[in-house]
Amino acid sequence: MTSTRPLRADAARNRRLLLAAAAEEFAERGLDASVADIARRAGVGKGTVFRHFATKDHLLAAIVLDRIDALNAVGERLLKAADPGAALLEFLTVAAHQRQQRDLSFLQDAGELPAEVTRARAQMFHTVHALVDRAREHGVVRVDVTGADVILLMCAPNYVTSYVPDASPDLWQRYLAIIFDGLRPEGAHPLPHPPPAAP
Amino acid sequence: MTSTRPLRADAARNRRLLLAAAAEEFAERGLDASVADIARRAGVGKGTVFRHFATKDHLLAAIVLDRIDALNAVGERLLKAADPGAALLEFLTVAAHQRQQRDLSFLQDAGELPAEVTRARAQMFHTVHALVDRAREHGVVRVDVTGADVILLMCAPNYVTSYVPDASPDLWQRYLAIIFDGLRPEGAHPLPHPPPAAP
DNA sequence: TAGCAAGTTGACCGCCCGGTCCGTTTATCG
DNA sequence: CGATAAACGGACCGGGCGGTCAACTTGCTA
Repeated sequence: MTSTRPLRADAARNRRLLLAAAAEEFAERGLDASVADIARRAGVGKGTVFRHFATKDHLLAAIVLDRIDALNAVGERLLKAADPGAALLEFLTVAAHQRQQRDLSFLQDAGELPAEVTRARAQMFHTVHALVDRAREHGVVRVDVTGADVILLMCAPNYVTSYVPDASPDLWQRYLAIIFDGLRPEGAHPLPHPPPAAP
Repeated sequence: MTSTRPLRADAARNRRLLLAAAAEEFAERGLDASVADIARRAGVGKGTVFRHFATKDHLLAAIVLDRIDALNAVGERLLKAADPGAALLEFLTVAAHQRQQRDLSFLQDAGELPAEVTRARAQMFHTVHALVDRAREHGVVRVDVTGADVILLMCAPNYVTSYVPDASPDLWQRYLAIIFDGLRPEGAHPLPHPPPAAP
Protein backbone atom coordinates (compact mmCIF):
# COMPACT_ATOMS: atom_id res chain seq x y z
CA MET A 1 0.00 0.00 0.00
CA THR A 2 1.29 3.42 -0.84
CA SER A 3 0.95 5.46 2.34
CA THR A 4 -0.34 8.59 0.67
CA ARG A 5 -0.04 11.61 2.84
CA PRO A 6 -2.44 14.21 1.37
CA LEU A 7 -1.02 16.66 -1.14
CA ARG A 8 -0.27 20.20 -0.15
CA ALA A 9 -2.96 22.61 -1.35
CA ASP A 10 -0.88 24.30 -4.05
CA ALA A 11 0.41 20.96 -5.25
CA ALA A 12 -3.09 19.60 -5.60
CA ARG A 13 -4.14 22.67 -7.54
CA ASN A 14 -1.15 22.42 -9.85
CA ARG A 15 -1.86 18.78 -10.45
CA ARG A 16 -5.38 19.61 -11.56
CA LEU A 17 -4.16 22.46 -13.76
CA LEU A 18 -1.60 20.15 -15.33
CA LEU A 19 -4.07 17.41 -16.12
CA ALA A 20 -6.43 19.91 -17.72
CA ALA A 21 -3.69 21.62 -19.70
CA ALA A 22 -2.27 18.31 -20.86
CA ALA A 23 -5.69 17.09 -21.98
CA GLU A 24 -6.18 20.23 -24.05
CA GLU A 25 -2.69 20.18 -25.47
CA PHE A 26 -2.89 16.51 -26.41
CA ALA A 27 -6.29 17.14 -27.95
CA GLU A 28 -4.96 19.93 -30.14
CA ARG A 29 -1.55 18.67 -31.13
CA GLY A 30 -1.73 14.92 -30.75
CA LEU A 31 0.56 12.78 -28.66
CA ASP A 32 3.68 14.73 -29.49
CA ALA A 33 2.56 17.86 -27.73
CA SER A 34 5.62 18.95 -25.77
CA VAL A 35 5.94 18.88 -22.02
CA ALA A 36 7.19 22.45 -22.09
CA ASP A 37 4.02 23.62 -23.83
CA ILE A 38 1.84 21.74 -21.37
CA ALA A 39 3.67 23.34 -18.46
CA ARG A 40 3.33 26.79 -19.98
CA ARG A 41 -0.37 26.25 -20.56
CA ALA A 42 -0.84 25.19 -16.98
CA GLY A 43 1.13 28.20 -15.81
CA VAL A 44 3.79 26.18 -14.00
CA GLY A 45 7.45 25.39 -14.53
CA LYS A 46 8.54 22.37 -16.50
CA GLY A 47 10.11 20.80 -13.44
CA THR A 48 6.72 20.72 -11.75
CA VAL A 49 5.38 18.43 -14.43
CA PHE A 50 7.98 15.82 -13.59
CA ARG A 51 7.41 16.15 -9.88
CA HIS A 52 3.81 15.06 -10.44
CA PHE A 53 4.35 12.58 -13.24
CA ALA A 54 7.52 10.54 -13.57
CA THR A 55 7.53 10.76 -17.35
CA LYS A 56 5.47 12.24 -20.12
CA ASP A 57 3.93 8.81 -20.64
CA HIS A 58 2.80 8.69 -17.04
CA LEU A 59 1.04 12.01 -17.54
CA LEU A 60 -0.68 10.63 -20.61
CA ALA A 61 -1.56 7.49 -18.72
CA ALA A 62 -3.21 9.51 -15.95
CA ILE A 63 -5.48 11.22 -18.46
CA VAL A 64 -6.26 8.02 -20.27
CA LEU A 65 -7.01 6.25 -17.01
CA ASP A 66 -9.57 8.89 -16.07
CA ARG A 67 -11.34 8.47 -19.36
CA ILE A 68 -11.37 4.70 -19.31
CA ASP A 69 -12.75 4.71 -15.79
CA ALA A 70 -15.51 7.08 -16.82
CA LEU A 71 -16.29 4.86 -19.77
CA ASN A 72 -16.34 1.80 -17.56
CA ALA A 73 -18.89 3.43 -15.30
CA VAL A 74 -21.13 4.11 -18.26
CA GLY A 75 -20.68 0.59 -19.57
CA GLU A 76 -21.52 -0.92 -16.21
CA ARG A 77 -24.76 1.00 -16.12
CA LEU A 78 -25.69 0.16 -19.70
CA LEU A 79 -25.26 -3.54 -19.10
CA LYS A 80 -28.50 -3.35 -17.11
CA ALA A 81 -30.38 -1.21 -19.63
CA ALA A 82 -33.64 -2.44 -21.08
CA ASP A 83 -32.80 -2.25 -24.79
CA PRO A 84 -29.48 -3.99 -25.52
CA GLY A 85 -29.17 -2.50 -28.99
CA ALA A 86 -29.71 1.03 -27.80
CA ALA A 87 -27.34 0.33 -24.92
CA LEU A 88 -24.49 -0.66 -27.23
CA LEU A 89 -25.10 2.33 -29.46
CA GLU A 90 -25.14 4.64 -26.49
CA PHE A 91 -21.90 3.22 -25.19
CA LEU A 92 -20.19 3.79 -28.52
CA THR A 93 -21.66 7.28 -28.66
CA VAL A 94 -20.35 8.17 -25.23
CA ALA A 95 -16.95 6.74 -26.12
CA ALA A 96 -16.72 8.71 -29.33
CA HIS A 97 -18.03 11.86 -27.72
CA GLN A 98 -15.48 11.70 -24.97
CA ARG A 99 -12.66 11.34 -27.40
CA GLN A 100 -14.06 14.02 -29.64
CA GLN A 101 -10.69 15.51 -30.32
CA ARG A 102 -7.49 13.88 -31.36
CA ASP A 103 -6.79 10.28 -30.90
CA LEU A 104 -4.93 9.37 -27.70
CA SER A 105 -6.39 5.97 -28.27
CA PHE A 106 -6.29 3.92 -25.18
CA LEU A 107 -5.96 0.69 -27.05
CA GLN A 108 -2.70 1.55 -28.44
CA ASP A 109 0.98 1.13 -28.58
CA ALA A 110 1.47 -1.16 -25.62
CA GLY A 111 4.45 1.04 -24.76
CA GLU A 112 4.49 -0.63 -21.36
CA LEU A 113 1.69 1.28 -19.74
CA PRO A 114 1.30 1.30 -15.96
CA ALA A 115 -0.54 -1.72 -14.64
CA GLU A 116 -3.58 0.34 -13.63
CA VAL A 117 -4.21 1.37 -17.21
CA THR A 118 -3.82 -2.16 -18.46
CA ARG A 119 -6.31 -3.35 -15.90
CA ALA A 120 -8.87 -0.61 -16.58
CA ARG A 121 -8.55 -1.25 -20.27
CA ALA A 122 -9.07 -4.97 -19.79
CA GLN A 123 -12.18 -4.22 -17.78
CA MET A 124 -13.47 -1.99 -20.54
CA PHE A 125 -12.85 -4.73 -23.09
CA HIS A 126 -14.77 -7.11 -20.89
CA THR A 127 -17.69 -4.70 -20.68
CA VAL A 128 -17.77 -4.22 -24.44
CA HIS A 129 -17.76 -7.95 -24.98
CA ALA A 130 -20.70 -8.26 -22.63
CA LEU A 131 -22.62 -5.44 -24.31
CA VAL A 132 -22.05 -6.99 -27.72
CA ASP A 133 -23.01 -10.46 -26.58
CA ARG A 134 -26.22 -9.19 -25.14
CA ALA A 135 -27.04 -7.22 -28.28
CA ARG A 136 -26.27 -10.24 -30.45
CA GLU A 137 -28.49 -12.51 -28.41
CA HIS A 138 -31.32 -10.06 -28.90
CA GLY A 139 -30.77 -10.12 -32.66
CA VAL A 140 -29.83 -6.47 -33.02
CA VAL A 141 -26.22 -7.21 -33.90
CA ARG A 142 -25.27 -9.68 -36.63
CA VAL A 143 -24.21 -13.11 -35.46
CA ASP A 144 -20.73 -12.98 -36.98
CA VAL A 145 -19.35 -9.94 -35.19
CA THR A 146 -17.56 -10.18 -31.88
CA GLY A 147 -16.72 -7.85 -29.05
CA ALA A 148 -13.22 -7.57 -30.44
CA ASP A 149 -14.61 -6.24 -33.70
CA VAL A 150 -16.57 -3.55 -31.94
CA ILE A 151 -13.61 -2.56 -29.81
CA LEU A 152 -11.55 -2.02 -32.93
CA LEU A 153 -14.27 -0.20 -34.82
CA MET A 154 -15.17 2.03 -31.93
CA CYS A 155 -12.31 4.42 -32.63
CA ALA A 156 -12.97 4.68 -36.33
CA PRO A 157 -15.56 7.50 -36.31
CA ASN A 158 -13.20 9.88 -34.55
CA TYR A 159 -10.37 8.82 -36.77
CA VAL A 160 -12.06 9.40 -40.08
CA THR A 161 -13.45 12.79 -39.12
CA SER A 162 -10.02 13.93 -38.00
CA TYR A 163 -9.18 14.29 -41.69
CA VAL A 164 -11.85 16.89 -42.34
CA PRO A 165 -10.16 20.25 -41.79
CA ASP A 166 -13.05 22.31 -40.42
CA ALA A 167 -15.40 19.54 -39.51
CA SER A 168 -18.42 20.04 -37.33
CA PRO A 169 -17.54 18.61 -33.92
CA ASP A 170 -20.47 16.21 -34.30
CA LEU A 171 -19.54 14.75 -37.66
CA TRP A 172 -18.36 11.54 -36.03
CA GLN A 173 -22.01 10.73 -35.32
CA ARG A 174 -22.57 10.20 -39.03
CA TYR A 175 -19.85 7.60 -39.31
CA LEU A 176 -20.77 5.90 -36.11
CA ALA A 177 -24.26 5.50 -37.56
CA ILE A 178 -22.94 4.04 -40.81
CA ILE A 179 -20.66 1.60 -39.00
CA PHE A 180 -23.39 0.66 -36.59
CA ASP A 181 -25.66 -0.12 -39.53
CA GLY A 182 -22.87 -2.38 -40.76
CA LEU A 183 -23.06 -4.25 -37.47
CA ARG A 184 -26.77 -4.93 -37.81
CA PRO A 185 -28.09 -8.26 -39.04
CA GLU A 186 -30.34 -6.77 -41.76
CA GLY A 187 -28.69 -7.08 -45.16
CA ALA A 188 -25.48 -8.48 -43.71
CA HIS A 189 -23.15 -10.23 -46.14
CA PRO A 190 -20.82 -12.93 -44.84
CA LEU A 191 -17.49 -11.66 -43.57
CA PRO A 192 -14.36 -12.67 -45.48
CA HIS A 193 -11.98 -13.10 -42.57
CA PRO A 194 -12.15 -14.52 -39.02
CA PRO A 195 -12.17 -12.05 -36.13
CA PRO A 196 -8.95 -11.35 -34.26
CA ALA A 197 -8.36 -13.21 -31.02
CA ALA A 198 -6.50 -10.40 -29.32
CA PRO A 199 -8.61 -7.68 -27.67
CA MET B 1 9.49 23.00 -68.11
CA THR B 2 12.22 21.24 -66.25
CA SER B 3 14.82 20.28 -68.85
CA THR B 4 15.59 16.85 -67.42
CA ARG B 5 18.85 15.45 -68.60
CA PRO B 6 18.67 11.71 -67.86
CA LEU B 7 20.00 10.55 -64.51
CA ARG B 8 23.35 8.87 -64.26
CA ALA B 9 23.02 5.09 -63.92
CA ASP B 10 24.08 4.89 -60.29
CA ALA B 11 21.90 7.84 -59.39
CA ALA B 12 18.85 6.22 -60.94
CA ARG B 13 19.54 3.00 -59.06
CA ASN B 14 19.98 4.82 -55.76
CA ARG B 15 16.76 6.71 -56.34
CA ARG B 16 14.91 3.43 -56.73
CA LEU B 17 16.60 1.94 -53.69
CA LEU B 18 15.69 5.00 -51.68
CA LEU B 19 12.03 4.95 -52.64
CA ALA B 20 11.80 1.27 -51.77
CA ALA B 21 13.63 1.66 -48.47
CA ALA B 22 11.55 4.69 -47.53
CA ALA B 23 8.31 2.88 -48.32
CA GLU B 24 9.32 -0.01 -46.06
CA GLU B 25 10.57 2.23 -43.31
CA PHE B 26 7.45 4.40 -43.33
CA ALA B 27 5.35 1.25 -43.37
CA GLU B 28 7.07 -0.13 -40.29
CA ARG B 29 7.63 2.94 -38.18
CA GLY B 30 5.06 5.43 -39.37
CA LEU B 31 5.72 8.92 -40.61
CA ASP B 32 8.44 9.65 -38.12
CA ALA B 33 10.83 7.08 -39.50
CA SER B 34 14.16 8.88 -39.61
CA VAL B 35 15.95 9.91 -42.77
CA ALA B 36 19.14 8.37 -41.42
CA ASP B 37 17.44 4.98 -41.06
CA ILE B 38 16.02 5.19 -44.55
CA ALA B 39 19.45 5.98 -45.95
CA ARG B 40 21.02 3.10 -44.06
CA ARG B 41 18.35 0.71 -45.28
CA ALA B 42 18.93 1.82 -48.85
CA GLY B 43 22.67 1.42 -48.36
CA VAL B 44 23.50 5.03 -49.19
CA GLY B 45 24.72 8.06 -47.28
CA LYS B 46 22.32 10.50 -45.71
CA GLY B 47 23.47 13.26 -48.04
CA THR B 48 22.29 11.22 -51.01
CA VAL B 49 18.75 11.28 -49.73
CA PHE B 50 18.70 15.05 -49.88
CA ARG B 51 20.30 15.11 -53.30
CA HIS B 52 17.29 13.23 -54.63
CA PHE B 53 14.57 14.76 -52.46
CA ALA B 54 14.73 18.32 -51.21
CA THR B 55 13.18 17.44 -47.85
CA LYS B 56 11.84 14.42 -46.03
CA ASP B 57 8.35 15.56 -46.99
CA HIS B 58 9.26 15.53 -50.66
CA LEU B 59 10.41 11.95 -50.29
CA LEU B 60 7.13 11.05 -48.66
CA ALA B 61 5.27 12.92 -51.38
CA ALA B 62 7.03 10.92 -54.10
CA ILE B 63 5.88 7.67 -52.55
CA VAL B 64 2.37 8.90 -51.99
CA LEU B 65 2.16 10.19 -55.54
CA ASP B 66 3.06 6.77 -56.93
CA ARG B 67 0.33 5.13 -54.94
CA ILE B 68 -2.34 7.67 -55.79
CA ASP B 69 -1.52 7.38 -59.47
CA ALA B 70 -1.79 3.60 -59.29
CA LEU B 71 -5.10 3.94 -57.52
CA ASN B 72 -6.33 6.40 -60.11
CA ALA B 73 -5.56 3.95 -62.89
CA VAL B 74 -7.61 1.28 -61.13
CA GLY B 75 -10.46 3.71 -60.53
CA GLU B 76 -10.52 4.80 -64.14
CA ARG B 77 -10.88 1.22 -65.25
CA LEU B 78 -13.57 0.39 -62.69
CA LEU B 79 -15.72 3.30 -63.79
CA LYS B 80 -16.49 1.26 -66.91
CA ALA B 81 -17.09 -2.03 -65.09
CA ALA B 82 -20.38 -3.83 -65.51
CA ASP B 83 -21.42 -4.10 -61.86
CA PRO B 84 -21.16 -0.69 -60.10
CA GLY B 85 -21.46 -2.17 -56.63
CA ALA B 86 -18.70 -4.69 -57.20
CA ALA B 87 -16.64 -1.94 -58.82
CA LEU B 88 -16.81 0.28 -55.75
CA LEU B 89 -16.00 -2.61 -53.45
CA GLU B 90 -13.06 -3.59 -55.62
CA PHE B 91 -11.74 -0.06 -55.62
CA LEU B 92 -11.86 0.10 -51.83
CA THR B 93 -10.25 -3.31 -51.65
CA VAL B 94 -7.38 -2.28 -53.87
CA ALA B 95 -6.93 0.92 -51.91
CA ALA B 96 -6.83 -0.89 -48.59
CA HIS B 97 -4.58 -3.63 -49.91
CA GLN B 98 -2.08 -1.15 -51.24
CA ARG B 99 -1.89 0.61 -47.92
CA GLN B 100 -1.77 -2.65 -46.05
CA GLN B 101 0.81 -1.36 -43.66
CA ARG B 102 0.92 1.84 -41.69
CA ASP B 103 -1.00 4.87 -42.53
CA LEU B 104 0.77 7.46 -44.70
CA SER B 105 -2.73 8.55 -45.48
CA PHE B 106 -2.82 10.64 -48.53
CA LEU B 107 -5.73 12.68 -47.37
CA GLN B 108 -3.88 14.12 -44.58
CA ASP B 109 -2.21 16.96 -42.87
CA ALA B 110 -2.24 19.46 -45.75
CA GLY B 111 1.34 20.27 -44.77
CA GLU B 112 1.68 22.11 -48.07
CA LEU B 113 2.19 19.18 -50.34
CA PRO B 114 3.67 19.65 -53.81
CA ALA B 115 1.10 20.63 -56.41
CA GLU B 116 1.34 17.28 -58.21
CA VAL B 117 0.15 15.42 -55.15
CA THR B 118 -2.70 17.81 -54.60
CA ARG B 119 -3.79 17.37 -58.19
CA ALA B 120 -3.53 13.57 -58.18
CA ARG B 121 -5.45 13.48 -54.94
CA ALA B 122 -8.17 15.69 -56.34
CA GLN B 123 -8.46 13.38 -59.32
CA MET B 124 -8.79 10.40 -57.02
CA PHE B 125 -11.51 12.17 -55.07
CA HIS B 126 -13.30 12.83 -58.32
CA THR B 127 -13.08 9.17 -59.28
CA VAL B 128 -14.44 8.04 -55.95
CA HIS B 129 -17.34 10.43 -56.22
CA ALA B 130 -18.14 9.02 -59.64
CA LEU B 131 -17.91 5.42 -58.43
CA VAL B 132 -20.19 6.18 -55.51
CA ASP B 133 -22.70 8.05 -57.64
CA ARG B 134 -22.92 5.20 -60.06
CA ALA B 135 -23.34 2.65 -57.27
CA ARG B 136 -26.02 4.77 -55.63
CA GLU B 137 -27.97 5.13 -58.86
CA HIS B 138 -27.98 1.36 -59.15
CA GLY B 139 -29.37 1.05 -55.67
CA VAL B 140 -26.41 -0.80 -54.19
CA VAL B 141 -25.36 2.09 -51.97
CA ARG B 142 -27.79 3.87 -49.68
CA VAL B 143 -29.13 7.18 -50.94
CA ASP B 144 -27.83 9.25 -48.05
CA VAL B 145 -24.10 8.56 -48.39
CA THR B 146 -21.84 10.69 -50.54
CA GLY B 147 -18.47 10.30 -52.18
CA ALA B 148 -16.97 12.32 -49.37
CA ASP B 149 -18.25 9.78 -46.86
CA VAL B 150 -16.61 6.93 -48.73
CA ILE B 151 -13.34 8.81 -49.08
CA LEU B 152 -13.22 9.28 -45.34
CA LEU B 153 -14.25 5.74 -44.51
CA MET B 154 -11.88 4.20 -46.98
CA CYS B 155 -8.90 4.45 -44.65
CA ALA B 156 -10.73 3.08 -41.63
CA PRO B 157 -10.11 -0.67 -42.22
CA ASN B 158 -6.35 -0.22 -42.24
CA TYR B 159 -6.56 2.05 -39.27
CA VAL B 160 -8.53 -0.21 -37.00
CA THR B 161 -6.45 -3.27 -37.75
CA SER B 162 -3.26 -1.37 -36.99
CA TYR B 163 -4.19 -1.77 -33.33
CA VAL B 164 -4.08 -5.54 -33.41
CA PRO B 165 -0.52 -6.50 -32.45
CA ASP B 166 -0.02 -9.66 -34.50
CA ALA B 167 -2.87 -9.30 -36.90
CA SER B 168 -3.21 -11.34 -40.04
CA PRO B 169 -2.25 -9.08 -42.94
CA ASP B 170 -5.72 -9.61 -44.38
CA LEU B 171 -7.72 -8.66 -41.33
CA TRP B 172 -8.66 -5.32 -42.89
CA GLN B 173 -10.93 -7.23 -45.28
CA ARG B 174 -13.21 -8.03 -42.37
CA TYR B 175 -13.72 -4.42 -41.46
CA LEU B 176 -14.02 -3.27 -45.02
CA ALA B 177 -16.86 -5.77 -45.35
CA ILE B 178 -18.60 -4.51 -42.22
CA ILE B 179 -18.29 -0.89 -43.29
CA PHE B 180 -19.39 -1.72 -46.80
CA ASP B 181 -22.48 -3.41 -45.38
CA GLY B 182 -23.11 -0.16 -43.55
CA LEU B 183 -23.09 1.64 -46.87
CA ARG B 184 -25.76 -0.63 -48.35
CA PRO B 185 -29.39 0.43 -48.51
CA GLU B 186 -30.74 -2.71 -46.83
CA GLY B 187 -31.59 -2.05 -43.21
CA ALA B 188 -30.20 1.47 -43.33
CA HIS B 189 -31.21 3.81 -40.54
CA PRO B 190 -31.29 7.56 -41.19
CA LEU B 191 -28.01 9.36 -40.59
CA PRO B 192 -27.86 11.87 -37.74
CA HIS B 193 -25.56 14.46 -39.34
CA PRO B 194 -25.12 15.98 -42.80
CA PRO B 195 -22.10 14.91 -44.84
CA PRO B 196 -19.02 17.12 -44.91
CA ALA B 197 -18.60 19.47 -47.84
CA ALA B 198 -14.83 19.25 -47.96
CA PRO B 199 -13.31 16.25 -49.81
C1' DT C 1 5.01 32.60 14.36
C1' DA C 2 9.05 29.79 13.61
C1' DG C 3 10.97 25.97 11.36
C1' DC C 4 10.96 22.55 8.06
C1' DA C 5 9.54 19.40 4.73
C1' DA C 6 7.11 19.67 0.56
C1' DG C 7 6.85 21.97 -3.58
C1' DT C 8 8.56 24.95 -7.35
C1' DT C 9 11.53 26.59 -10.86
C1' DG C 10 14.31 27.31 -15.04
C1' DA C 11 18.92 26.63 -16.38
C1' DC C 12 21.06 22.76 -17.93
C1' DC C 13 22.19 17.97 -20.07
C1' DG C 14 22.38 14.47 -23.62
C1' DC C 15 20.12 12.84 -27.46
C1' DC C 16 18.32 12.62 -31.96
C1' DC C 17 16.37 14.80 -35.73
C1' DG C 18 16.23 17.20 -40.48
C1' DG C 19 19.17 19.48 -43.29
C1' DT C 20 23.99 21.44 -45.11
C1' DC C 21 28.51 21.23 -47.10
C1' DC C 22 32.64 20.08 -49.11
C1' DG C 23 36.30 16.73 -50.05
C1' DT C 24 36.15 12.40 -52.52
C1' DT C 25 34.56 8.94 -55.86
C1' DT C 26 32.73 7.55 -60.26
C1' DA C 27 29.88 7.26 -64.57
C1' DT C 28 30.10 9.20 -68.88
C1' DC C 29 31.81 10.72 -73.32
C1' DG C 30 35.02 12.92 -76.68
C1' DC D 1 42.03 6.91 -71.78
C1' DG D 2 41.66 11.07 -69.47
C1' DA D 3 38.99 15.00 -68.35
C1' DT D 4 34.96 16.66 -66.19
C1' DA D 5 30.74 17.21 -64.20
C1' DA D 6 27.55 14.50 -61.69
C1' DA D 7 26.85 11.95 -57.68
C1' DC D 8 28.23 10.44 -53.18
C1' DG D 9 28.98 10.29 -48.08
C1' DG D 10 29.52 11.48 -43.50
C1' DA D 11 31.14 15.03 -40.35
C1' DC D 12 28.80 18.81 -38.89
C1' DC D 13 25.15 22.36 -37.45
C1' DG D 14 21.10 24.35 -35.10
C1' DG D 15 17.08 23.30 -32.76
C1' DG D 16 13.80 21.00 -29.95
C1' DC D 17 12.82 17.30 -27.17
C1' DG D 18 12.35 14.56 -22.49
C1' DG D 19 14.28 14.60 -18.30
C1' DT D 20 17.51 16.29 -14.08
C1' DC D 21 18.99 19.13 -10.33
C1' DA D 22 20.22 22.36 -6.85
C1' DA D 23 18.87 26.74 -5.23
C1' DC D 24 14.88 28.89 -3.84
C1' DT D 25 9.86 29.58 -2.08
C1' DT D 26 5.83 28.32 0.51
C1' DG D 27 2.12 25.84 2.90
C1' DC D 28 1.61 23.22 7.08
C1' DT D 29 1.96 22.27 11.93
C1' DA D 30 3.39 22.54 16.68
